[in-house]
Amino acid sequence: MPQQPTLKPASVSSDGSERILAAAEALFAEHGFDAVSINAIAERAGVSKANVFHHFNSKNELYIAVLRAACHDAADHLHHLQYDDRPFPERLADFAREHLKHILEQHRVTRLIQREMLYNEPGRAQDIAEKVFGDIFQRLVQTLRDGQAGGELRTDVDPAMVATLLIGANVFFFQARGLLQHFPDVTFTPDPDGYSSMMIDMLLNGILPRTTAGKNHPPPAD
Amino acid sequence: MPQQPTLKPASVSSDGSERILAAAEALFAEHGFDAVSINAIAERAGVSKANVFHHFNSKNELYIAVLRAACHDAADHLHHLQYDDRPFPERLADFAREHLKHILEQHRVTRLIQREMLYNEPGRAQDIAEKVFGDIFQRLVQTLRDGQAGGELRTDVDPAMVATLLIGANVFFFQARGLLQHFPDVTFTPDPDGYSSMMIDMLLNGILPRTTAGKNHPPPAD
DNA sequence: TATTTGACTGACCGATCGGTCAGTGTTCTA
DNA sequence: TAGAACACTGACCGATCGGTCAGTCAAATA
Repeated sequence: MPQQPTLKPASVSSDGSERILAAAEALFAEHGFDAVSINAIAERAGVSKANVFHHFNSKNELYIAVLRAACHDAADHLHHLQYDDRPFPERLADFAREHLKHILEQHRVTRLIQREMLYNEPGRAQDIAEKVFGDIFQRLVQTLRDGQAGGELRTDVDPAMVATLLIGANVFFFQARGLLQHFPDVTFTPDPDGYSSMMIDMLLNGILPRTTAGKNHPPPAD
Repeated sequence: MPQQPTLKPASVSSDGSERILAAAEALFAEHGFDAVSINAIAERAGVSKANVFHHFNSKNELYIAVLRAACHDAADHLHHLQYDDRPFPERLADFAREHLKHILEQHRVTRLIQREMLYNEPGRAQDIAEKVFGDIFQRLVQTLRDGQAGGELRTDVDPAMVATLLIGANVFFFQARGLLQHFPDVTFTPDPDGYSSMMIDMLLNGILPRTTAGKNHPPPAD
């Protein structure tokens, strides 16, 4: 049983393995697995390289521990989001906005998961990323099914498809905003909430002109 | 001036530097820059390691050459797509379908570009990826502007936003299908064309129920 | 034929990689 | 108080990394 630093002063977060995990998370998220050396992690954590191997048996095991901890935190954050019985379009818009805010704030975890999706090497741990990903996905699908049951959503659309579109729009915003902001036509990159609003508006109402006097998307007369 | 193997038999593609480029493209796309060694590239290309440095001054220069060649090919492929004066929804659906087919077929280039978006390190060459990306993006935005001018598309939506949604949906399909296929709700992963159709249907018509007798999305009675 | 040029190679370099190990200091426990 | 348990370190290991270099060989040029 590892010793518990109960007598240590207020430096609760300065526990060795936690500092190593934090340093590793930052470096892995920024540069990727192969580009980060144990030396760099140890240096950033303020410990010796051998100490890293004292807490984690190998570099790969450390990486998996980082991914597990990061996904655990992300799942915690997501579970705080609870949606009541407000109208379906508002619920959906809130979900989109909160989800985008979440992946922007937790950009390290987001990058780690994106890397895991890009490298589908067998030795890695894409099952961990799959857990977090599947969690929010399933939650969104359920919300959409509720909307269909309540008549607030077309019944001839696939809820999983809608969920993929919504989450994909957010993930793509996260990963492409660095490129998109260089395009002259793109003006929404600095405003995630505006992006979410426009995205949800299109998803709800479509982009075809309303031949029936435009009742479905009221003009911006507040 | 490099000698031209005019007298060599039909082995036009067995030129040294081209074999190195091909091997490097495959390995970089699959494993990423840092995980690929010059030795591995040389071995796959069937040449010595020193020969790689004879054709390319450094590993980074080789990587950039790979990215440049890959993006050049991709741009060529894209330029073949020409859309005539068919109805706007069909044009859009074709664009989505062809674009998705393209990134699935050119999966190596797609992965290279996705990596370039993930690693935004200064020494890299995200400007090359930006060129290809911006090319198809601008082309799609122009198509959407034409649709707005012709009254076939809502004028109060941002064309750049629609383009982002459409391309993002395809890119996300590419990168997430490995994860998505493990979700029980998802049934569209093996069928890119079906994915495109559903995506375009939602983008055009929205997901809200049609209160006006459903004229905009006819029931599946053929 | 003599020279040059460029593709190509094996051997080698210093640096760094992931990982090991013997040992030190501290703290909890029998 | 003896010793087990633990966090931690400096020194070290073999392997591999990106990169260099002297030199071989074939073809083009003179």
